[in-house]
Amino acid sequence: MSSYPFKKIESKWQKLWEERGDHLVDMDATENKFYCLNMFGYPSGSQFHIGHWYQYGPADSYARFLKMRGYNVFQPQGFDAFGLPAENYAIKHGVHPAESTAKNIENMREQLKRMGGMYDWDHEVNTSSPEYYKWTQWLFLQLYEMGLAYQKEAPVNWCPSCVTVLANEQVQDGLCERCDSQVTKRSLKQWFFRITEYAEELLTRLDQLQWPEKTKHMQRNWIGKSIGSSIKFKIKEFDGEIEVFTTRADTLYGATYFVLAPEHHLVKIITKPDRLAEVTDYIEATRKKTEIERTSIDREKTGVFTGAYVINPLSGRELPVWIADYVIASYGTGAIMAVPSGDERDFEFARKFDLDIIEVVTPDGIEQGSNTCFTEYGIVVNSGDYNGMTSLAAQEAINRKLSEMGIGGRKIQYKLHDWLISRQRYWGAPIPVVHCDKCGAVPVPKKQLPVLLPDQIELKQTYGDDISPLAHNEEFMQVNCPKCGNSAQRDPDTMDTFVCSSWYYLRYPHAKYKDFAFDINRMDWLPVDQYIGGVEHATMHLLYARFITKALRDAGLLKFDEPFTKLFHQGTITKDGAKMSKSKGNTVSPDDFIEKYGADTFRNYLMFMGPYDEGGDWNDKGITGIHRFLNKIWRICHFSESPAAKSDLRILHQTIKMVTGDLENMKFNTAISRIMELVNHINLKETVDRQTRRTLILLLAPLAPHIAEELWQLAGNAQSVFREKWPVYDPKLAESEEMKIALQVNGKLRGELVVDKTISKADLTALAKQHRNLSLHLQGKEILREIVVPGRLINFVVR
RNA sequence: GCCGAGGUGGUGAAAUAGGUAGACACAAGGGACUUAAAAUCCCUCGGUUUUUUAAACCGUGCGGGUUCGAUUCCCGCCCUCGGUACCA
Repeated sequence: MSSYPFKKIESKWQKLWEERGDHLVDMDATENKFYCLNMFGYPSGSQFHIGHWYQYGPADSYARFLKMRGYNVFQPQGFDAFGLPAENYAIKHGVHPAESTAKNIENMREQLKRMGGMYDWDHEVNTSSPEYYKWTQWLFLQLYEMGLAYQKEAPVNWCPSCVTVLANEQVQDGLCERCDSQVTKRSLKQWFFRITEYAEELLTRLDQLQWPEKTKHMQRNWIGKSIGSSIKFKIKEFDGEIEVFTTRADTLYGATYFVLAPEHHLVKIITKPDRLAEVTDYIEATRKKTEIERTSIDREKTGVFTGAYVINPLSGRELPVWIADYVIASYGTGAIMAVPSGDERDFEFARKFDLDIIEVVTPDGIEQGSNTCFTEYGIVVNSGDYNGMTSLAAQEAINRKLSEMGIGGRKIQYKLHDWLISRQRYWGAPIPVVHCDKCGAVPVPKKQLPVLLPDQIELKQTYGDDISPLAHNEEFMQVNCPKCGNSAQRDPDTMDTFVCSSWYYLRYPHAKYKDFAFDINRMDWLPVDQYIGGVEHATMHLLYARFITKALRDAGLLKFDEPFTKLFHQGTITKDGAKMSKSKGNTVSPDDFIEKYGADTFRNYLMFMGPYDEGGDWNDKGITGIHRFLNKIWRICHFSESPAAKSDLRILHQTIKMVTGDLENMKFNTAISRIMELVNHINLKETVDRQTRRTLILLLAPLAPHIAEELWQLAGNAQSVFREKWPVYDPKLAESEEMKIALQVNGKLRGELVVDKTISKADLTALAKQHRNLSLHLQGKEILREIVVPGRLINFVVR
């Protein structure tokens, strides 16, 4: 295929843009500011894959479009450079993570330039640089001061392959989000961020965000608010009580037994001596299970009796206390009152272990017999004073009673857990805390930041005792306590990389600012106007960044509530309908195609394949269509000039209208097809008028920046096409004097008519009746109705 | 299981305040130009039928419904893809 000289053109303009500083943003001009942010990437050593191109290419086209529309667009790039892959690479190949990361960043930056991205590299951010992680550590201390960072011993998710703990959000289907290993539970003392403090605001503020509904929905579910009751049960023959959470206080009289999670702290205290061996065995067996085994839904229920009893506060009934792993330690209080007649799981358990079943809610107030399970709301029975009430009324009444008795009442419970941020790995920001025998955990004074990550480190897959690599670095670990001055130890863990990425959007506008994480006197660029990235971060990064924003707002440092005003998720590019993956061997290497067709063609094919939020299916042949299209543009821009006919202007202005609307909504696929129609029209004519050519180049510019710049220059323009104004369509010119009317009989198409736009309804009807084919269908029929849809169709209803 | 999104030609897809289904492109077939190829240009391209210069019937996952008219709205299914997973 012979082509326009794309290689020459693309390298020419990439060089020129950089030399002239075309992509550097005047940060003082904030009146038309538009902060357009792409989720930054992990610096990988390999070449850009399709996913990178698909995230960054169309997003860049959107940014360029906005720039031409008169916005001062700030589109920075940076690198989420801390993290496991570099460390694992170091273990395997002996290359220090700092070294491989620096090399990878270099590689990635080059590829982003080769794509033709309009990035302001003066604001690059690298989360692994001390200048950056100093402020990540500052963030930790800030949260610590606010009581939002705390340390606790808790059963946490442990990935044996990554040799580290994981946040709840990083466990998917019981597997490690990163390496797919089965996650187990371990009890460790770890640092947490108190994201639950913000659960309610994180939930309610979602309503105001211009985010995809799907994503908001996922966050809502993840936060998992449920309204119910807290109830304290006295333990029989023991000085103490156990609290439970339930959404069904109306079934309290139906509680016939009680279950604690195996990890519940009271289990070992209340278990009767004769049951202790069995209970201990069960706990041990549970601990050994993976998350997958524990949560598999069709597993038969197991459990053991502790020998202890609690007292139902309203009925006075004694309830045997069991432990069972169907109750999760980490939700609610880790204990439940079990109501077999109102809960499928309790019902199943009661059946298996022959526990009592008492019917307390019925559909209509009539008892069905005691061996059924009815989980819906209804009329309460067998419940003392509450008989005859609806479920809702009973809940309210019982809540009131529990409050009066001082043992419970209404309670709101969230599924969201506090964010576990400690990681037992080397390549991350050290947690700025010193552990002193005398003073306990002491935060490093902010003035002493950064706590530098030591260069000298021996990295191994395991250390036998499963602790952090840094713990083995004496020089790093040994420090004097900032409080008492005695010798103490540093915290050997580093922070989850999601902490680094939770605030990076704040750093970009002030990437080189030395005095603080960001310049609080120059915050006009924030928050982010448009954020673009994958949906896989819905309940991780996007939730964390929202939380950190709110915390910093409450610290008085930010004046806005949400980091990302608008959010867009690009879809996934598939191959033969399947997700691309190395293991399936169905990956497409962009490099071969860029070599053959150029970056402009490649970017445009990705945009043309389908809607940006849905992705598309890659086809090796399909890209030729786009390449032909760009070649055709190259050719028609060299056509001889001729004056524009009225019909030419109409098509031109219709194109402007459609393309503008499509790009506003990131509908790149239809925008391109509109331009194709214009191009096909010009191509047919074999001449082009000056205005059409000029406009065509402008419309093309955001989509195919290199070829557009070249054509713009060839057309005799001295300055960059991206300094030009986006064309505006003229409604009068876009309009046609004629219209095509569909002719129908009983809703079936029988012909069409081209008429003048000003035609009257009567004339149109008369004209339609003369139409040959239509008249045949009207023959011998009685016309009952004539439906005229202006500009569209006329439908005769006949009998 | 529950929640969400989606099922349209050989393929990627357009079009939904209900109004000519398949724009644009790929693939395929035929033709022009050429010694030949590439490139370019033109034509055909959802299915079936017929009296084939044209028309009729069917067709947007399946089955119903509302309507003059349904890819679009309503009800009931089936399938695919995401999210979630004993959440009390």
